[in-house]
This record gives sequence, C-alpha cells and structure tokens, in this order.
Amino acid sequence: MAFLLRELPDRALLEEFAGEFTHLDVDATLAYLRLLRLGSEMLDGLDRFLAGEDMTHGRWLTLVVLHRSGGRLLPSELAEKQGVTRATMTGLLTKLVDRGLVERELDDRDGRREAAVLTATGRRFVRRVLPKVYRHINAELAPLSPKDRRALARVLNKLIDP
Amino acid sequence: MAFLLRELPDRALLEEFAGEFTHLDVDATLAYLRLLRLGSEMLDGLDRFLAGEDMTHGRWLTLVVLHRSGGRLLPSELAEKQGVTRATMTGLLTKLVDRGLVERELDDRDGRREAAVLTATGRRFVRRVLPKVYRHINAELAPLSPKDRRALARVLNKLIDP
DNA sequence: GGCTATTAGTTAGCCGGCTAACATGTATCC
DNA sequence: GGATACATGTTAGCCGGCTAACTAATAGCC
Repeated sequence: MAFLLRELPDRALLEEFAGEFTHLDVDATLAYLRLLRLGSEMLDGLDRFLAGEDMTHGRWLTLVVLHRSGGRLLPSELAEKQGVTRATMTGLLTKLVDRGLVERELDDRDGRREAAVLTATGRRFVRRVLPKVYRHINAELAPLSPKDRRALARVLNKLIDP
Repeated sequence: MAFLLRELPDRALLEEFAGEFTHLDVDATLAYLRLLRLGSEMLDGLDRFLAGEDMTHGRWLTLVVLHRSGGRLLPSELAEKQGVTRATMTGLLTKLVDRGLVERELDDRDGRREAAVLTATGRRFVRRVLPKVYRHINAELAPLSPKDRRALARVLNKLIDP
C-alpha cells in the first residue's frame, strides 16, 4: 500500500482545478496529498533502514510494542495495539519466533490463550536497534526546525484525537 | 504496507525513554510516528472510499495522472510520475483496460512504446468521481481549522522539498 | 450438565506492491 | 551493416497486508 505520487499538484494548479471541480478545498487537498505522499515515503524509508537489520516495520513494531508492555502480551492484544488483524499477527509472531526473538507460552488456565513473550535475545535486539531507529527518525526530520517539528506534531495530533 | 500503530506513545512516555535511549528527539519522534500513522490511516480511508466506486488508490491515481496530462502517456512516464515500477504499471493498466477506462495504442514509429490513452468512459469516470474525492478529503481534514491546514501543508512541503 | 454463543488463534486464498529476468525493438559505434 | 548497448514493456515469483472460514476452548443459559 504505497502512495508515492511524485508529481504532486501545486497550489496554482489546484486553484485552477477549483474552478472546474466543485468541493475542492485547496489547502485541505494540498495537506492531504502531501500527508499521503510523505507517510508512504517515510514508511518505505523505515523499511529500507530496517532491512539492514534483517527486519521489517511490521515485525519491528511488534517487538517494540512487546518491549514497551513488559515483554508479554497475547497475540490478540498485540494485534489490537499495533492495528493489524489477528491473522496478520500470527504471521508476524511466527517469523519472530523462528528468529528466536519471541517465544509462545500456553496459558495453563485458558487453553485458547498463548502469550507472546520477548526472549532475552529479543530484548537485546530492541535495545541495540532502537537508538539507530531514533537516529534514522532524526535524519528524516532534519529539514524541519524544532519549532516546525512541534507544530507538525501538534497539528497531526488534532487529526488523531479530534 | 500499513502502519496503524493504535497506541502511539505520548510526550511523557517518550521523555521517559529519552533518559534510557540515546539519540531520542522527542518532538521529531512524536511528529514522525503520527505522520506514519496518519498516512496509513488516510490511505486506508481512501481505499475504503474508492471501493464504493469499484476502484483502488493505485488505479485511481493512474487515471488522475493521465487525466491531468491530457489523457495520453507512456506506461514508463506514468510509472515515474506515480512513483511505482513499470512492472506495477503494467498490472494497473491491464485492469483499467479491462474496465474500458483506458486503451493501449501502439506507437507506429517506435515499436517498443505503447501509450496509455484515457477513453471517453475513463474521462467521464474521473469527472464524476473527482468531486466525491474532494468531499472525502474535506471530511478527513474537517478537524483542522483553515489555518491549521495551511500550516500543515507548509510544514510537510519542507520535508518534500527540503 | 449439556446446547449455544463467544473468544483465541490459525489457515487458505486474494490483492497490490516489489525485484529479477526476460523478450523485443531501437540506437550507437566500429 | 552487424555486434553491442540501451530502452520499453511484460512475466514470474516473493512479501506483507487483508477477509472469510475454520478449530479448539471457554462461558453462559436453560
């Protein structure tokens, strides 16, 4: 799911279109298209970066969520927190288990539950790679001044928490 | 490629992490995570909206780029403008041709080239659906004031055109 | 205590990207 | 003008999401 429109319309072009097409709000459309484009681009960038650690953003997020939650969660809880389906989480966990970063532990009181547990190796991996990720993030946002970063975070939050 | 982290860390949590992990810039990380999350969420929303027109964002973008360019482009040009590979464009065009929205026209001067041409049906489709898309965009950005929209568009542009 | 509904996890198969390898046609250069 | 390089588009096969359908286990209700 990538949206990497290279040739985004500029304000002048959109204002021209606004005469032809109804409902066109130039500022909304500009912001929207740039948001989609940058979101995809940054996600692509994250995946290219994580490939150097033989990792994908999906599995990485699972590790980070697990780490942040004390290292033990049910697959359904992980799926909910991460925003993927349980089916997808099954696949993510299987690959993390194959790599020895996570283990599955059956609940002896409820046979349906099988918690995902971060292994020592998994914990080391997160602690080793997290600083690199933060550096990657800083590099991605380097063109913005500290003030712009705060403004961006603040405005985006209004869309998340209206 | 979705990044829909439901449970984004807040400022307080990141500040706590900043003590533990080096290289962590709280504002950069907040903005970055929200950007990824919203980009994925909006792209998902666009796909859900377009599904009502039996359309996907990939094919829709191809139609719009074609429309904006006068209705005739080479697949390689389309791929470049849209930010997908030529291989992906082959698939997108095949589906649009199947639906009668686009036709392929062999170049009689260069046998390698086979331009994609918007049909009358394709043109009508774009003119019919574009206003709905603009309304969708307005609805997505409704939580933002006009001032916030301008600020968002301006800051994002610094990341696209540093 | 035994149907029934619900919950947890998995499996199967789809979809839209990707890369790599492949025709096929054109350009270049000796 | 023929070998070689390059450009265009397609194919084959991978990957990470998804939905829908399934199994297994628990909970609830009569």
